[in-house]
Amino acid sequence: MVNIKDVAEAAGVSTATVSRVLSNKPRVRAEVHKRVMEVVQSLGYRPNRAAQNLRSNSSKIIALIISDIENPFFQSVSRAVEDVAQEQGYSVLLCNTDENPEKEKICLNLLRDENVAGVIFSPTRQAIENLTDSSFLEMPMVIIDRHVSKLDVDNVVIDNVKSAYTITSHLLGHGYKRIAGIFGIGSTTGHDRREGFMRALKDHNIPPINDFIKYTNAREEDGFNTAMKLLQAKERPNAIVTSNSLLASGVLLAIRESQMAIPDDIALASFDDTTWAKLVEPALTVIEQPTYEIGHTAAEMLIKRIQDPARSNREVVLNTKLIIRQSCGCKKH
Amino acid sequence: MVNIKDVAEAAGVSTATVSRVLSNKPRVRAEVHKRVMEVVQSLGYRPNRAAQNLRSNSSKIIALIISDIENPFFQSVSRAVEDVAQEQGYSVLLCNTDENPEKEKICLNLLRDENVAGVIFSPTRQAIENLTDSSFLEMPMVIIDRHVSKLDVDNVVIDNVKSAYTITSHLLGHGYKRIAGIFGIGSTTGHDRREGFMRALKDHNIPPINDFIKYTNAREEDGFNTAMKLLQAKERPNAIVTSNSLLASGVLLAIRESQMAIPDDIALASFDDTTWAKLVEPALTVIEQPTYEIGHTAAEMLIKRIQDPARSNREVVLNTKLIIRQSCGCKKH
DNA sequence: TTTATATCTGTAAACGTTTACTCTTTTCTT
DNA sequence: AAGAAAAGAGTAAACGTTTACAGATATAAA
Repeated sequence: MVNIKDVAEAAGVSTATVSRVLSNKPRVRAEVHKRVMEVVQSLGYRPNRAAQNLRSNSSKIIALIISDIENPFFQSVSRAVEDVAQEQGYSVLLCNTDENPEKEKICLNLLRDENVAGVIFSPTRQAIENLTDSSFLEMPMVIIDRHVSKLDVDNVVIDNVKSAYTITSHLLGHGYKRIAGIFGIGSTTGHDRREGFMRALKDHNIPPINDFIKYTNAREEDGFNTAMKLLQAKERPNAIVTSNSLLASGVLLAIRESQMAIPDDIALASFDDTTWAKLVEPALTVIEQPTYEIGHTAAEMLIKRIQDPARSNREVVLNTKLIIRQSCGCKKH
Repeated sequence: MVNIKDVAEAAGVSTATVSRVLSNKPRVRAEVHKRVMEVVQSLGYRPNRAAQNLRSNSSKIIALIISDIENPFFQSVSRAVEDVAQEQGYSVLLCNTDENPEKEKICLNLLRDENVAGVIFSPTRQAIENLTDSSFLEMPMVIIDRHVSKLDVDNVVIDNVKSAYTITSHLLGHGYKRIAGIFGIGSTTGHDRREGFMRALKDHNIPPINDFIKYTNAREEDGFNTAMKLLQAKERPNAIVTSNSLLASGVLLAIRESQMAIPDDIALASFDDTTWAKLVEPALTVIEQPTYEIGHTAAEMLIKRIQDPARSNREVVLNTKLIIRQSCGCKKH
């Protein structure tokens, strides 16, 4: 592999000059600049990243720590992050944590070892605590999806309370009174959505039914099991809100299994507009999160922070959108 | 940050010894080993990866090059790769190429710059050509999803011809004669699936209808457009096979838009068992690919190759499974 | 006891960059 | 035209590891 020394020799200059040319530093004659660039071209020189990283303590890698790449929410986010990164000459390192605080810690340590330029992170509540008294925050970081106003970090979120309020209210507007909510455990997100759910009930003067308000892992299986229990109860709910698409598909399966009709026997509405929300029948009424935009914004913010670590923190709250289809009881068109 | 020198001093040994202890080399007294490890612990020393990388020319990063992380097929694959990597102390670098040969090249170069330990790659046909006369193959590499028997690389695939033959035959078994196929362009996969499709027609003595055999980009939108054209033709097909889930959802949308009933007006079957295949009604008959297993196998093969570059190449062909639901015309249970 | 061998450990040179410092040359001021 | 300032380029040290080589000590063999 050709190195900077080879280039320097071939161009008849010192390695310092080559380095200056390559990093577009001033103080180098136009003629020399050109000559060096030509040699770089003809030799096909590409700088050794490890050496650069070692010397200057920073890589061109940004990390994305998410709980599960198989969650459609994060797919779109990661796609956006990738796009921005590629555009700006960064690569993306991926970490799944499965909402497991232990894994989160391992991951953060690893990223520090790798000297990543920055981190985009969707932490568990646990991790948010840990973050405070660790040195991880020395890495440029932007936190997505989860709310961390107390921490001194950049943050990209949606208004979960409001969104949950909106979708719950919509359901209540149809007259459902026995309404259940299934929320993801362990994240601030699930917590906030429950909050919005409760407020909507209150504002509509519907007394909440404790047995109908569930926390569970955010997986299809758990959605299914939780919903089955709900549906088998003597007094079952006539509407369900779920806090993400994995739960929703679980619930949907449970409803099918129970041979019930949506929305007549039971209405359903969920967070996240996945591919299939419009494909099932009746189509699913959802809160659409601007997933791509979340990733995009986060990546851009991160890169800005990398470039200017002293920059003051921002919290960006993006808007969600209620997409009304038929699972809530609305008619088509 | 504490470095190896600090550890050496604190333990009263040389850096060489510390290094030997940390990499579990022989030739170091048990007592010294213990002492060093204790110091490492108490100082919280973590080796600088950049320095290791520079010195020994290899990182603990494996790269995954795929065309699109939003394709459900790759989600599961990447999840598997991540799992294996994490287990073995590697991290995963992600690259989207959008089936764009230009991007593929940029990506490969970048990975070489980063000194990745190895690459898992799903290349376009174009890239397979380029691979031959480039030096990229010097990186440990395993190619997934796409068939590359001519190249001297590890390869994990399914039998696309056979799988397409199976699902097409199943459809033909229902008596559909006017059967259309929509295949992804640019990959060997789409090509092979078309091949299997054709063979099934031939073996069933059904003359292929040229206008019914389409290549297109593997995106929902293209699936929709292609299907719309197909459905608006005077003599429209009464069954469609699609070569992946993105195309399938596009086709499904087109069928809905055209107010046709599945399977009575038109049957549908596709590759890839996504979340929603079982959620739509009628549920979708599919060829299930062992996506997680593909990723898992690939990652394990890659790590083996990294550890032993001289190892002879293998081609692993994994089995697919026809999952019969109702979109093909079969009855439930 | 002497010599040969095996085991343990240290010294110092790499790996390929970037950059502080220095020296030389050019350009600007007056 | 002289001196000051700016621009251009080189020298060499540093970043934190690994490892070839050599030196030292312990063990075994004669």
